[in-house]
Amino acid sequence: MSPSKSRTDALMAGEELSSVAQRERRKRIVDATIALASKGGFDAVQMRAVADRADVALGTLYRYFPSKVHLLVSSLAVELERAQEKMDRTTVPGDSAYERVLFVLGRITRGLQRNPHLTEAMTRAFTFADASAGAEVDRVAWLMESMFTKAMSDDAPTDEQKAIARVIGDVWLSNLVAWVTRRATATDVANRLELTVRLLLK
Amino acid sequence: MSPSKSRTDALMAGEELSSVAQRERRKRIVDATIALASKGGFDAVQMRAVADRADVALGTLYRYFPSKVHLLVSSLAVELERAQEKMDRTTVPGDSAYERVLFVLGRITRGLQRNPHLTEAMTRAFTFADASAGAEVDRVAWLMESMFTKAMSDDAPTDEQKAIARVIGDVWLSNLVAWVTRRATATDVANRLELTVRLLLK
DNA sequence: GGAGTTTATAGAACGTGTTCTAATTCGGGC
DNA sequence: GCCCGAATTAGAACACGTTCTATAAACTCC
Repeated sequence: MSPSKSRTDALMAGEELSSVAQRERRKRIVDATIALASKGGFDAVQMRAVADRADVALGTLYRYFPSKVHLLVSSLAVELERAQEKMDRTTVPGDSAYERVLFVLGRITRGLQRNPHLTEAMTRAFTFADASAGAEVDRVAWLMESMFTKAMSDDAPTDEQKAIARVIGDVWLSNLVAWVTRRATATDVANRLELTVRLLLK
Repeated sequence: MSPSKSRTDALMAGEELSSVAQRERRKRIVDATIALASKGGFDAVQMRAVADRADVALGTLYRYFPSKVHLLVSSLAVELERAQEKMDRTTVPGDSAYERVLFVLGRITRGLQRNPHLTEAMTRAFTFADASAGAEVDRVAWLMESMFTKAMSDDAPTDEQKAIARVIGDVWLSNLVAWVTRRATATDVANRLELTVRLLLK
């Protein structure tokens, strides 16, 4: 009983999956999720459809991800990690924190805006998540925060830098949601982010 | 046809309801929503339960509010208006924008935290809202923004003040959500708000 | 006060997230 | 090779948001 439980937890965390087959199943599921979300957004990510496309039974899908929100937030984490890796491989221009943060923000924002449906699906899942998905949400929040602290300086971030990064993350997410729900244009978003970063870092 | 349509729109906006009976129905619905949300949060606000409690048919409920999200966001607007009126009747202490904004923030936040389930229901609906509820969401966003600009100064707000108010609103909401989903304690929230307002207004 | 229109009601019906069941397959230890 | 517990499968079942249908009540205009 106890070993089974710990293995199940590992499924959710996505690390240390016992077998190759399981790692592959998990990847197929996340891929299917991203594909469906890219095509039709949050509503198109239907659990039966994800299971079909990933060639997995519905019950298995739920064994790997206990809810649609867990599934989408975990996929968001995967995507952010990819973005972060890409960012790590590029040298961020600008000789002030202000300029570098704006560069990073602009680049990721434009990246997300290139895939509106996917962005809609993930941001809505993220903000709708309840307590049961706390771990996944925290992971994403941490990825966002570190994305911005890295842009501010190469050294370990100070508390104030962390606070600033968090505020930027909050504003970023809120604007992304406004854009996704068509309450703000891409220009609105860019302006507000610029203004926010200016208030905080200049 | 055309007069009927415009009357239906009025139902959603909540203004100019044709008859007394309709105004009363609408009020019963919002009251039922708030009562159910206060008791069990977002999940407890079930459309059949709201209809029952408001003594209204399910179809009627949907005629007044086209979705659960519309219903909850409209109720949030009602609650924020109440809070705003209360705030208008008290003199906000503090001789800097920083102090006054913090006072307002702290007071409203503590007010919401006194009713965790209601807060959970409303914030989750607000952040989950899709494009179809854009008008209701904008209204709430505007209420929040003006709440903070009023605290900053009695005069008409400058663009910078509006921008600051918006940032504060974003951070406030995000922290409220974190608290509601138990990813942050009340102390965390208070600290982060204090820090944010300090960064922006000091 | 009656015809026509709009609104409300009761309840069935439908879609999708989630859970449950029974049968099957897989993988590791003998 | 065989056994056992765990993982997977197919599919039924259930819950709740939403839509639809048929009927009744309320309102409007003459």
